[in-house]
Amino acid sequence: MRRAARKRTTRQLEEVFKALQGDHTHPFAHEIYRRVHKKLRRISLATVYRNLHNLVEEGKIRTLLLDEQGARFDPETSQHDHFVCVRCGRVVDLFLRQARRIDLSPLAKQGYVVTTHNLTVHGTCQACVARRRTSKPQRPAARKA
Amino acid sequence: MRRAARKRTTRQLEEVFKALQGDHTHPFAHEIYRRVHKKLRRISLATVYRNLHNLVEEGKIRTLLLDEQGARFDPETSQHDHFVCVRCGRVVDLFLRQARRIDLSPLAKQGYVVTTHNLTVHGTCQACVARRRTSKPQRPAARKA
DNA sequence: TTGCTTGCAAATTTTTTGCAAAAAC
DNA sequence: GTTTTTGCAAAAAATTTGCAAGCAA
Repeated sequence: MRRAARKRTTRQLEEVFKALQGDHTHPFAHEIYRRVHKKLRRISLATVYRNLHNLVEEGKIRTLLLDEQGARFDPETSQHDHFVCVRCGRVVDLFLRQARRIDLSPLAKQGYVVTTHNLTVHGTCQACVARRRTSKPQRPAARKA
Repeated sequence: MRRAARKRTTRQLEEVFKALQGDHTHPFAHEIYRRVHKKLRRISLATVYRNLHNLVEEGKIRTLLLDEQGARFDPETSQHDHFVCVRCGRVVDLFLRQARRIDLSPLAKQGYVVTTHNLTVHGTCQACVARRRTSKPQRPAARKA
């Protein structure tokens, strides 16, 4: 069943949105809840989820499904890709520009209507490469695509 | 904690693997369970999950995280991309070849070690475009990346 | 026999939902 | 004042885990 469009602006919605502004860490819902909860002590996790979905539907933020850790949220709505460190879990925005050319017109010719596409790169980030020999993974290694 | 490497071959493992061979539908774990369960009536879903993970670790199959429906499994381990129909949920293998050029050397220069990358295209498949005006979505529309 | 793997059931984790009360307009 | 949104608690859905018993080597 389709979620009805949001009709009112609430303090909860505003704080959820603000919690993501300028953020480049691609947090999970519970982290966003943690941040908003500092401002609005009575807010519930359910409300955070509902408002995250509202914002996604309005195109103000994006949902990222990058690994088995669950959904992350991204205030950056322009076209860009992501790097996920399989060791520490960090997600970095990638702006590959000329290094990336994906021509989806072959799909259009076959009758597909393309709405979005996304590229995710998995590997080890600089920091984790540096400490590779000495320490253990910071999180369960992703068993991945 | 790291999962210990598999050491024995069981009927359950073999059937899970066989259930995926030649399959292009990218099934979820419960569908694989359903198939294997026809052969091995006593197998449990937990065993299917454990063996799917074993096969992924051995590189015999791949896990696909394409949308919020959860993990799918793919016996095709060669480099390829995926199209996900947001209307019916169908997943199609894409072999974009020349239409796709992704140069990840800029990442290497920045110190990242890249292990894998994947491209997912979302949109509407031919069949769903055809019935677009008349029918409703076959599944909840993905609120997506 | 030895010890890895299974089946079962319970536990986890993440996200969603029903409903009365509170807030927005 | 009316309708939407919230908070809470419970439900759902997907996946994982403990453990005794079963099976592979």
